[in-house]
Amino acid sequence: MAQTEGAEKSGTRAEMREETERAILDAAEGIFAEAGFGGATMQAIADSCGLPKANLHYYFSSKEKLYRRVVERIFTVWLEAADSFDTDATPEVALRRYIERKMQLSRDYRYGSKVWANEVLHGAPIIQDYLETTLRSWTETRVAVIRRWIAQGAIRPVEPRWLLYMIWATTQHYADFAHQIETLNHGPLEADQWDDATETVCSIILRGIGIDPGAPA
Amino acid sequence: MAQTEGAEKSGTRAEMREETERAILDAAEGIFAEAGFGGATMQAIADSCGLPKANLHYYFSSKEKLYRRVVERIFTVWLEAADSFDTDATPEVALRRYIERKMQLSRDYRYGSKVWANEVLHGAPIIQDYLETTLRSWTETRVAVIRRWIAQGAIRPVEPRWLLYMIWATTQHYADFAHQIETLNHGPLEADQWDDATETVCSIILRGIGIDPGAPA
DNA sequence: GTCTATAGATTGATAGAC
DNA sequence: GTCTATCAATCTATAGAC
Repeated sequence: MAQTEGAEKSGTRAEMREETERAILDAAEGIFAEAGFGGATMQAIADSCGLPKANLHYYFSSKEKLYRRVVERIFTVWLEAADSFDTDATPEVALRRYIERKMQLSRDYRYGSKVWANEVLHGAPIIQDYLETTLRSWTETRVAVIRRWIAQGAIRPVEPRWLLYMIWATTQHYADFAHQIETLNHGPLEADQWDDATETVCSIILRGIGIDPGAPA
Repeated sequence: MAQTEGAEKSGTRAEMREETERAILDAAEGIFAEAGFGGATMQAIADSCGLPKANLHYYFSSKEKLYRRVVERIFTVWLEAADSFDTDATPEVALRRYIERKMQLSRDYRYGSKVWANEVLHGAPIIQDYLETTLRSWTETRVAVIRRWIAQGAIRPVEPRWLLYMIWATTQHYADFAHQIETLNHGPLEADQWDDATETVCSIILRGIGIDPGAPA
């Protein structure tokens, strides 16, 4: 019974450690998103999760290692969403599902998206290896699928990369530029605005590549 | 003849001052873009333009004032580009010209776009007033024009804001996420890739809102 | 494992010679 | 106007009591 109990529900030592780590990672994600790596301070992260600054260094040896863990967690979430791009489905189903999932991600994980944007904006000093391995191979498989659709005459001939960039850019814009959007909107987007925006993005892109989209799923 | 001459061409005192200020602003734009406000240091900016750190404080009293000047300069460039959205032209001409200009901006002023993205990402602490005044009124006039097009049956009915966000997101992505794009591309985009990307963005968006686009201008 | 106190390094900003 | 030297504040990281 040497361990301090804190406010969290008690559990095994491993569970408590995991809980504390997650609390720190959540706080760090928010601070890194709003201030960038350079602008964020360990003190601000500590305050955000109600822990002394020294505890952060106990769980994550350095600011850079903590940041790396934050970015890795975000990449994992992104990868799971990326799987919603079903390479066996029709173009309409595959793209619609992927876009809808990406829009949902922008809505639910705004800070994660912002941290990722920040990282790429600054030349990806931490995640360059992910870009060159995981992201590149994911992209190449999808490029191949889109080329097949084009060869089959299912969609108009467009360079697949420009299409993917368009989907990434448009969906992530709703997270990364949320502040600008909310300023122009005089407040956060309502649920029906999110739905309408999602449907508009889907329909413009699908029509744009020659598909006449049916009703949303 | 008390003034030091330096490497620049000599001129009036005012011209020299302007020249030095611009050199500092150029350097600052690059450093702020790559590191963010918090990550950038006056030393790094000074090194980048080959001046002692103290000189930066002589021309711009503080880091924040220098940053503000950088952001203001970028906003001016953005505004000039925004004028290419001709409210008297047909939807096809107006949108195509606007998209082409925005893509050109992403290519020519990558760092400016990155600084802007950084600023909005972090909640626009410096430029909030621009968002609420200039950007908001520009947007409202364009929203009105797009609604008129819809009423005339010239384009499909879509919420004008989502369409504008799509154009902003997609075009700016080529600057803000240039590092990711270049990693996937195994190098910078070639001239013909820029042209193809621009044409693809135009054609998808125009077809997406119900316009059958002709040949590019 | 948790917390206080502090070391060690860096940074924005300024003083003052030239 | 330019530059060197330096101050005062801040930050990452750690030492050491509990």
